[in-house]
Amino acid sequence: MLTRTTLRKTPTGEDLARDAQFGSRLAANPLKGSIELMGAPMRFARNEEIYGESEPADYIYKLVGGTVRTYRVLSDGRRQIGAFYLPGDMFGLECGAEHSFSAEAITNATVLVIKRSAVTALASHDVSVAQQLLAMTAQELARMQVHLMLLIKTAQERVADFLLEMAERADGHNEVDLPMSRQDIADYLGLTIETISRTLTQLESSAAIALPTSRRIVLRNRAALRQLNS
Amino acid sequence: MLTRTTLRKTPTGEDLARDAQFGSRLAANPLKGSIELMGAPMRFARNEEIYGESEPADYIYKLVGGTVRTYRVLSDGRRQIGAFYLPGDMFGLECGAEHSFSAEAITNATVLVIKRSAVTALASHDVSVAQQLLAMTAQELARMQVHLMLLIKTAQERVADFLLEMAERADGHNEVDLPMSRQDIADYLGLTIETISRTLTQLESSAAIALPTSRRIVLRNRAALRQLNS
DNA sequence: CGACCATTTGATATGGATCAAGCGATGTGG
DNA sequence: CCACATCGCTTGATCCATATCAAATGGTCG
Repeated sequence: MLTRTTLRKTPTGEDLARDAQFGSRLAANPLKGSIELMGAPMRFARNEEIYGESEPADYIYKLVGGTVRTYRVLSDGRRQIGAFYLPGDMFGLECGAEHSFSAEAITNATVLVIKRSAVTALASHDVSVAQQLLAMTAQELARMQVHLMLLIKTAQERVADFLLEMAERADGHNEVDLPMSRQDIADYLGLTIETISRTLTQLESSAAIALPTSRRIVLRNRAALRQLNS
Repeated sequence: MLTRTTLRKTPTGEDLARDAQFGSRLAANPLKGSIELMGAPMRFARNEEIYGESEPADYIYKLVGGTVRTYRVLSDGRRQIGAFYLPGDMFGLECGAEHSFSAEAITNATVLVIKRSAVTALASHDVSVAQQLLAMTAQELARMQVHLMLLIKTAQERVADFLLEMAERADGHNEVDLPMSRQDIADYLGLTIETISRTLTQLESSAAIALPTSRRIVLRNRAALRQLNS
């Protein structure tokens, strides 16, 4: 299905300019001081694997630019996307000793790669680092809980929820540029691409959204969308 | 739907004998030393609320005897059960400042109630406590991930998974006594009671399980059940 | 321009929900 | 101790939301 390229170990120089727009988000993150200074920046191409499910979880990651998905596949190929990560987000916490999900770049992405052992060592000295680590894991848990609630809703509710969430995270405005494909959305929401597509056109017909292009979504009536989320 | 009784503040003396069988599980838990010594034992009757979604999360809980469910309801009444807890499990970690789920006793239950502030205070001195707190949260996260994967499977797969999980946790043998109703199972698996019931009878017909009574399940063919879990 | 890939749209199929009885166990009051 | 109400579970009949199968459209890149 998906093309898997091999892992590039060294940062390359391309589209740094495009990523620069996200720099401002860095300041907002809790682990701003010590931890991220330890990170080596690394670049991943579109659809490139960042880590694989069941690889040892030796690193944690902070996304600087681009978009990342984590996912898990059942033996028969069904894929569940666990989360989408945007610049400023940390990921790779979702694990014990091994990663339980895989991570891939959805767009070209720049990531700070941080040695887990270094963080835990730091945490054992610095209480605030330990607290931040806990807070991040708890936040991940909270995200998961919301996701769980999504999966018992109807298709309309899931899609509406998804659009509102993305608009929220992509910084509040009414126009969202989705970095991910319909297939990604479908695998996140537990639906099929056809259902995603149909639901979006329904929402467009009911004037809740507009679709200037397939990836660009304008929220025309947030209240209507919210009403769908029981 | 469910009867909500008021919260009993003081431990009562009944069925302590019945709970005693679970005592052996205590030793296996990571937070065995300092933390649980701080806990005040408390008893809850069947269907009694332990805490409510959106109450301040001032306590964490360790189940000593009985069974507990955590859940969340959508405005229209759909309920999603987040987890079942058995003796030895900790719960109430699934939160920021407020609980994001509610918790109720499924059977009469005995719970150690531990002040969160005390734990975090302890964690700031004792690194190992902080680590255990993180580990428990991470485990909760892992449980959630497995649950998420469940919800994209077919009814048969969900039910089979559930039975295997319960058998595993209720200490490995082939005969399981389910403490929860069909409705609880349904709301955990994102199905209806009718589908749960039908699926169980299917599994019985195919000789994968036996149903001596509706709450007692015998795993006759674990391999067959596992095969259903892609 | 032509090939390819993502998306949309249409027609049909189906798994699980919903609606509706029936049944068996448990408990309660007479 | 029995009649009867209640509750949890099972079973049957039908419906419907979403999946599946199939084709058309549109956008992108060489």
